[in-house]
Amino acid sequence: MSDQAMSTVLAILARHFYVSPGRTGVMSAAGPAYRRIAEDVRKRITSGELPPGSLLPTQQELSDRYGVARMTARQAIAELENEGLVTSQQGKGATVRSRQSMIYRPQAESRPHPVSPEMDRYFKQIADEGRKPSQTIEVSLVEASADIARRLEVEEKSIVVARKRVRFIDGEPVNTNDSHFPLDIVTGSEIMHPADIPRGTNQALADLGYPQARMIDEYFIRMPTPEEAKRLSLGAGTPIALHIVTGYTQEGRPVRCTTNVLPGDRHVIVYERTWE
Amino acid sequence: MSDQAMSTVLAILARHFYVSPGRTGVMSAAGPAYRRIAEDVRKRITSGELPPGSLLPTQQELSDRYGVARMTARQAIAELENEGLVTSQQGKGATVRSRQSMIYRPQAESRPHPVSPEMDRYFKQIADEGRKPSQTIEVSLVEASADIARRLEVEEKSIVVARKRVRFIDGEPVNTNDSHFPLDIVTGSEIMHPADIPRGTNQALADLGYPQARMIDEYFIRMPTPEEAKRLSLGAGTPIALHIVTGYTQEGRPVRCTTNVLPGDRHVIVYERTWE
DNA sequence: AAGTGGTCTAGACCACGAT
DNA sequence: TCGTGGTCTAGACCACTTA
Repeated sequence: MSDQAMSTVLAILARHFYVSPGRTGVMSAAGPAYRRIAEDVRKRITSGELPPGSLLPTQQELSDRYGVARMTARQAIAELENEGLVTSQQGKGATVRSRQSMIYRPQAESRPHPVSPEMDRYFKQIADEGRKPSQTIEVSLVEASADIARRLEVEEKSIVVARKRVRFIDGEPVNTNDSHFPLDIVTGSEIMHPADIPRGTNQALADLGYPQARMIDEYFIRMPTPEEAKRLSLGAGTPIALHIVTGYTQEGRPVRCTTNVLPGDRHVIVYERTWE
Repeated sequence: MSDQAMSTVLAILARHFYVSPGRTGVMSAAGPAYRRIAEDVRKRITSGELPPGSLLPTQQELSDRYGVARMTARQAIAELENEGLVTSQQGKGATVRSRQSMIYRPQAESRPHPVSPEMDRYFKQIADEGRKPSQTIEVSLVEASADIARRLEVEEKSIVVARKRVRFIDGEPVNTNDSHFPLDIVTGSEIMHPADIPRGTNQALADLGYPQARMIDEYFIRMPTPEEAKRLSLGAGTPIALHIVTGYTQEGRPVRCTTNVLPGDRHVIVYERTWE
């Protein structure tokens, strides 16, 4: 029997039984080899044996250890990557991902400070300590996409003002914030200048005679498009929340539609509700 | 030169140039082959040429078409799967995923009906038409996990009441809803019976003398654990939102902590805000 | 230079779905 | 039965990081 044929036979056996010739670990019984290897490593991560930041076994070590080809060991690591548990880098190895999230609080626009003592405590538990925020701003005239047009109640492909921001903390991109306004109400105003507006665009909009009385928040949870991944330097296995805010005047006219892209590994979204 | 060596040479060339011997398509220039193939197919999907539900080219077709090994074509499809764009099934092929979402409205607990005309319109645009909801309920005494214990302000591993539900629409699992209560306040009450409480557990809690005055909503966006994926029949490339609600009495005592798992491909989360 | 992960191949067999 | 995707191998070369 040739080596090739022999190893094929062994592979078939390994798919149904797990024999451990002098190896120390115990592998779960069911499923393909790569999945069982992934499960083993996953357990070592969630149990804390492999803490965030630590190096995983190399692909070579795993393939020796479990008696599989490197490609199979690689597939196990890939599964963990797609779950967002680990990241790997050429030349370095795979490391357990650590996630520290900033608090994303949409209500901060209308409630600068937490209302209830519970919320206050929450903020003390998770504080942004000494991290330096920065942002880029870019203003342009664009054709309204179908999503924007429907929410602003304008014709698709009509011209609207887009004010696009990327927010950074300590130089790392954290999220994007793209606001869209009907052309007629912001033309010539400061909103069209690509500079920070310290009092906020909502206040600027109010000063123009369009105060927002109501808002609708929508959240879509999905994987990023390649463009979004690039803009935010997202690794594989990082989902995002697409947060769309539509602001209406008291009369019911939509005057603002903002789309925020929030990488899941960098945010926790928080709302506070009081019973009415 | 052996066939093996020859194809290795061709592979190296293909990595740097794209030559199309009698083929019709145009491939993008940069990156590894599998990524360029994925990009081509992705464009055909987003452009509408491959509508939701339609079959993708088979792995064999792609490998012929682009002159790569089937494993490489396979990797391209895998990339699209991890983006949540397609699903593939053994024996059938890969199909473009279609996503229709139900509206998830946390505020429905306190605001059964939309407050503003804008919201009303929103609901008319996306209505659940003739879909049949059902659920399973399971009540048990469990040790509080660290996450639950912290929010309910009890000792970790102390005993709490867990009321676990899986909600279905037309027989398909849609989301899970696991409520946790301090043992002492619900012992012997109807909350411990695994049956539906038509007026809601919040009202039942109020009737026990613990009306909730405030709530904190938290959302974590991540890929599902294998257990969550199994419980909700999630395919690869489907992220989830973990929605945690903590309810407090007027005095500030936490009396309820609910964790909801919301698959991203089945929900859009909606809030309504009015300016104060 | 050595070691790591990234990509790719040619070929094999299995599991599943349609015919 | 046939065609599909799913898994796996043994080996190759590239790209990157570290020493």
